[in-house]
Amino acid sequence: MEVRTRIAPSPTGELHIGHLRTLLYDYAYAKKNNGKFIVRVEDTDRTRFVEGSMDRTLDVIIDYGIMWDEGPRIGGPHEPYEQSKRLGIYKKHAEELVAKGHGYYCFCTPERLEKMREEQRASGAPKTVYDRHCRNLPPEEVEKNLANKVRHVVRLKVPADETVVLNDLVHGEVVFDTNEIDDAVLLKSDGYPTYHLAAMVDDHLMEITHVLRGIDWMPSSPVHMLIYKSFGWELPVFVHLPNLKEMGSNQKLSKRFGAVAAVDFLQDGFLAEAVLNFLMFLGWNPGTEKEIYSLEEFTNDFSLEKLQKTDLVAFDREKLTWYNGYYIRNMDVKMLGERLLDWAEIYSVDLGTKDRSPDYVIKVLEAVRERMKTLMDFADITAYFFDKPKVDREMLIKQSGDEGRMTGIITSFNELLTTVSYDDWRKDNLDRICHAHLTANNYKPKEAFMNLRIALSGETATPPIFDTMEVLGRNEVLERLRAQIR
RNA sequence: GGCCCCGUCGUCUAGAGGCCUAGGACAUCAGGUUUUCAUCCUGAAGAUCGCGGGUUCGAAUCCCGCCGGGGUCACCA
Repeated sequence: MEVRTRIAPSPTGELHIGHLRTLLYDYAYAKKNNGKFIVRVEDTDRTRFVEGSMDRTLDVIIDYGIMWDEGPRIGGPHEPYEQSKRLGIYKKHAEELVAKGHGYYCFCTPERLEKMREEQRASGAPKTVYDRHCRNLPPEEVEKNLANKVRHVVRLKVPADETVVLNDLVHGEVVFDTNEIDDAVLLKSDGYPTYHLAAMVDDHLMEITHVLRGIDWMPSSPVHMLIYKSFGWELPVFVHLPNLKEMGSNQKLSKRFGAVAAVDFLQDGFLAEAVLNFLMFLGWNPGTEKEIYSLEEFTNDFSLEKLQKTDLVAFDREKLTWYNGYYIRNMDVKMLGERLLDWAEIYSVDLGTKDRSPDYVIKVLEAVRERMKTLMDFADITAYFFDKPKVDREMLIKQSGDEGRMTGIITSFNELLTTVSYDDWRKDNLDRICHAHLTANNYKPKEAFMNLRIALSGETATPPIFDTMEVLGRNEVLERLRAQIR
């Protein structure tokens, strides 16, 4: 049987990074088994709908380098893939359940429900449950209400004294007592289905074989299994994944600590492949010591058996940052340059590169990349490559003890460098010549090179001085040195 | 509170009864390379495997109890 997985985002906001982790696993499992990965839009809550969020969610999935096999924009054999366009299907199924005796119409008003819950809480009940008031309404009354178009929902008629066994692939058998299960609403009074109905009907119709989801869904899984059973359908495999939490607490991810939406990480200058690589290990590992994984390698090695059983996993932003730096350091530098420029363009980030050519940007990048943790760092550490630096004279003089000595060093290096031709202006060459000059004049390397560094960049921390000189170019270097000779 | 899930270094994790004097990675610290910063290399510290009982010649690995953490109890997903 073909493996078919799905991710079901709802257009109520931006795609959450945790949802992207689930998506990644869904995708990998489908690909690994030559199956299909489906995106389905769960837009059944009209009150929380956020304009444009679905488009942004689909865009960001693509930005992370993942494409679905069936779903919105591209369609497929089970279209439409937007639940709001499938209302008739859910209504038909809800009615089928009622006809079969597994569901019933409920005319209770929200007010009555709220009052009921309040009373239950007041009386110290262990939990609030629907009192099943409408379960045994006389058929005539139901007919009358229906004819009079009284607002109503359809509820699941949960059987008494039964046992429902969830066979979770990572957690094993989980047994639920049906006496603990509420008569969940399946069809809302506005005609829209709830998640329970819509997701199960669609999972069945779309032939989903494996449902990967957050462990927070586990408590409602008996309702889902009961729905499947009521229709007489074959159950998919359920896999509940650990949720993500913020480091140092047991709280869910929060904007207080950084990005939370998938798109925000990209915007903050994280590379998609680094984020993905980091996400892969939040609940999974290959059982080897390999931890640098491309998406392709991941889809090859991914297996459900290696999923982590724990219920909460810390989202270590420092490790994400390390991954990002690793990818920045190890990617082809031309590629990285293109990515940097594209990124700045897309997110309107001012890199301070003025109108310099991409080639120049790449040269700068090559010199500074190992100092970058995110793309965002570029502008901060490269300003002097694009603009004349502001040199702090005090700081400069301090390197040599007094102004006379400092000026002497800079003057002599200026004279020396004037003799180097444009053709010979390469770091290896500059290195050789300058070191010879150093010994010939008895200058201390540290003081001399710090003088040059500060004069050229205004900074005390830069790439190796000859790398910097090569990138800056002959004219610029000589100009900057002369600016310090007074 | 009821129900359900989970519990190995600070963090992500390896570990499926003897390979464990519990391994790797991030973070931390120290040394090395070096003209600065960073990278890189080497090393150190860091987990009595939540606790307590069993079972066994032998348990992080199996069983029981406890404790701790989390999830969930909506006409939200």
